Amino acid sequence: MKRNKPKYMQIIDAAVTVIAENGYHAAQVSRIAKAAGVADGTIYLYFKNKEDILVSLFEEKMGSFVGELENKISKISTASEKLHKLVEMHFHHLASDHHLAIVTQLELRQSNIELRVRINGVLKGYLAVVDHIVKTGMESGEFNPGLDVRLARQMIFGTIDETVTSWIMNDQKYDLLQLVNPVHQLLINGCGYSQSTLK
Amino acid sequence: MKRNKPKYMQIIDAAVTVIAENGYHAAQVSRIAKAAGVADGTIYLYFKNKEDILVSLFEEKMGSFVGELENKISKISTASEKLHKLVEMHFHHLASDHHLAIVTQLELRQSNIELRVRINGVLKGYLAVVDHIVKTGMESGEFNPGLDVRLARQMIFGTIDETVTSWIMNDQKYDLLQLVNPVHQLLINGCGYSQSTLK
Amino acid sequence: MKRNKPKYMQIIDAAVTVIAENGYHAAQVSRIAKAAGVADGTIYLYFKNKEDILVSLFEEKMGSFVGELENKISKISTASEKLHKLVEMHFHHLASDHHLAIVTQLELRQSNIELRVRINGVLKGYLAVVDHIVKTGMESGEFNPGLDVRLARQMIFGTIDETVTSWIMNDQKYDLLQLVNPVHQLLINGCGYSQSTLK
Amino acid sequence: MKRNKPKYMQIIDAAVTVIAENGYHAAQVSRIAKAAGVADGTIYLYFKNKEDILVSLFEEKMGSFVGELENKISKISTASEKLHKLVEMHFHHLASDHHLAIVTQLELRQSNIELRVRINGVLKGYLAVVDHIVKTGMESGEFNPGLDVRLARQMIFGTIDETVTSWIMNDQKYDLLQLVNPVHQLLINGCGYSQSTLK
DNA sequence: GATGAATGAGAATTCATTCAT
DNA sequence: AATGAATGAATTCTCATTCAT
Repeated sequence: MKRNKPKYMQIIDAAVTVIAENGYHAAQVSRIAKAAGVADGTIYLYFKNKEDILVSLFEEKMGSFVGELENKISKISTASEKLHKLVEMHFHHLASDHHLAIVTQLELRQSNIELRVRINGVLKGYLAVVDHIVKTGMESGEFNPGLDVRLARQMIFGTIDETVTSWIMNDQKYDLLQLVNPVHQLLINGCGYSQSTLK
Repeated sequence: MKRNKPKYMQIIDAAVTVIAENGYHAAQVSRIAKAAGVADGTIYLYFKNKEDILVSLFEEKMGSFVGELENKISKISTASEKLHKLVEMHFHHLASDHHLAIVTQLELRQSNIELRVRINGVLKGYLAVVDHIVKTGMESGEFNPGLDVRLARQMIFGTIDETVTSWIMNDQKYDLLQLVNPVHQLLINGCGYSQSTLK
Repeated sequence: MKRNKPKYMQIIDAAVTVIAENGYHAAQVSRIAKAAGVADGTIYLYFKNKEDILVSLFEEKMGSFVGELENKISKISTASEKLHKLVEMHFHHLASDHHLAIVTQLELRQSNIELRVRINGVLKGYLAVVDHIVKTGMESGEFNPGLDVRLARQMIFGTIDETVTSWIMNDQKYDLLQLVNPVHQLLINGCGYSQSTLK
Repeated sequence: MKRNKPKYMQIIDAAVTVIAENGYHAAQVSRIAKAAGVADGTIYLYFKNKEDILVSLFEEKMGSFVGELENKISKISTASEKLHKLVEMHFHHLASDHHLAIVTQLELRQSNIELRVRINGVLKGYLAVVDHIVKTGMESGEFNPGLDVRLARQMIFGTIDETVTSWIMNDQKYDLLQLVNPVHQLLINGCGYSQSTLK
């Protein structure tokens, strides 16, 4: 397993730092190698090509996060609380690693479309968790059973993602974690029974 | 005024097509020039550099759209209906120009951060419209007066944007306009009184 | 006659200024045109191409100077005094027009070899004056009759030219005219009877 | 040390040939690379840019020459003989490498002013040797003790340089080394006691 | 496994010159 | 004569990737 070899994670971590500090275009392979303390050629013993570093970076950082997410959320019963945990963990994950936040919200999106398709593959796991929460809520009656799951997922992911991106674009000058409750409330409302229905 | 010169719009339109069909990086300036029916050098009479084509393209296409948006929405009285019009116009704008949709949702985001800052400048106008709708709704009692306007805006924009991006990533294989109503409903719910409040 | 048309000299003068202030490579035809207050295309009504501006510039500024030189020097009888006048006029000519001095000593030499051959053509007139002085001195017995005229000319021109170039490279921070006498003395010595001969 | 790497000198030598035969502007980097038997990109492992090749070329070829010059001249006692050696070595150096002569007398001067400042840095060493000779002669009584050292240096360098340039401009059709004695005589005279003083 | 010197494809941009008005 | 918008050829340099050691 690649990831058990020390240089693998060394390169990944160097890539996060170099990309965050210099931007995607200035993140030459040779710079990442230097930051990782390995030779340029060594990179190619662990990664197929430059794009592969990026995808792997996302897979490692996001993959383990999704694992944790699934684990924590499975232990919670209500959809609303699950969603609260999702928002909290998402915000906490990125607020606690500014370099990673910059890379995922800004730099990784400068990649070409082909790469973004692969990144979307990684996102699938995350989105499956969201779908699961939505369905749980619909079944339990917490959410409107008439919801379009895909749209609900897009609202949840779009809202969370946009909130993080705005926070990054504003130089992280406020506390992202303080937005967990209000964002959660917006999403719960969105997924809930429409007002008119209630009347 | 640049945009009164026919070649300016000619180049913009050629750029939309060439970039949508080939991707930003494969869209060589010479290809755009050829598609526009002008010489390579002519591009540089109208645009500072290749990036400037991209930003200008967004400014032109988005700027006029925001103008229309403001106009139409100002004629509507309720926040809910304003928001419905926004979603509808946004989806219609991009659904009716597939090339433009690809460029705005995918290609434009490959630009570097400096460029993205300029793009955000253009987005300001759009977001101001969203803010206006949210405030209108809060004042009229349609929306929860306790809303955080910035968060509400991020939910609205994030949801709409993510919906369009998903549609593009799925090769536009369904009808985006059919999503106007459900998306609108999600957003209205999100901005409305929380269920618990109502009880 | 081209040079009687006002725009001809207007362009020449603009070229001297633009080249002196911006350097040879930044002296685009369009900049010269702008400085001269004419359209780019107008340049080509008076000059065959960009190089032609440079050669013409040198011809005009140097040609008239050589005319004056011949005139003044013909009125002087001794070779030594003629040479003194030459050095004085040369230094005075360039010290009184800093822009021209920069152009002739630095910028004009960045031209390609073909152009430099043409410039040498212009220099012929100047060098003929020098040759004439040397021959006069050899005939009158002021100078060593065994001189190689070509070498004497190269010493005279080389010394004067190097002195002016050094003055320019040192930002013209001393008075060039104060060097007339010592430079003249060096040249007179060089052309005179060798010391050993005298003994 | 760059210059110990074989490719460094390989590229320098290729550059001398290519620039001499084609002129500086026609000497594309790819042509120099081809002549040196390396890839285009390899040039940039050894040189910052195209101009850097030119300056480095001059530094290498002129630097070692100045070293030799200092060495040989230090072993000679009289200023007159030192000067004779200087002229002889200078003429011999360029007469024995026609390509180098063309590059230093013609092509190197097409460089821009910034570059010429760097070239002047290299020339400093040469001019220091000249200054040393002049001072030696003034102290020993061979030269006029009233000489202005800077002017004497300008005469010596200007005369030698102009002589070589003329030789190049005349397609090297005569033997430069035959001019060593007469040029030396001119310079010795120039630096000697003025005739009037002797009377 | 590790190195890092060497490779070479690939594209944006400038600016002298033209010519329809 | 004068204009100035349009032309398009031409070249440096970067950087992901390879492979001999």
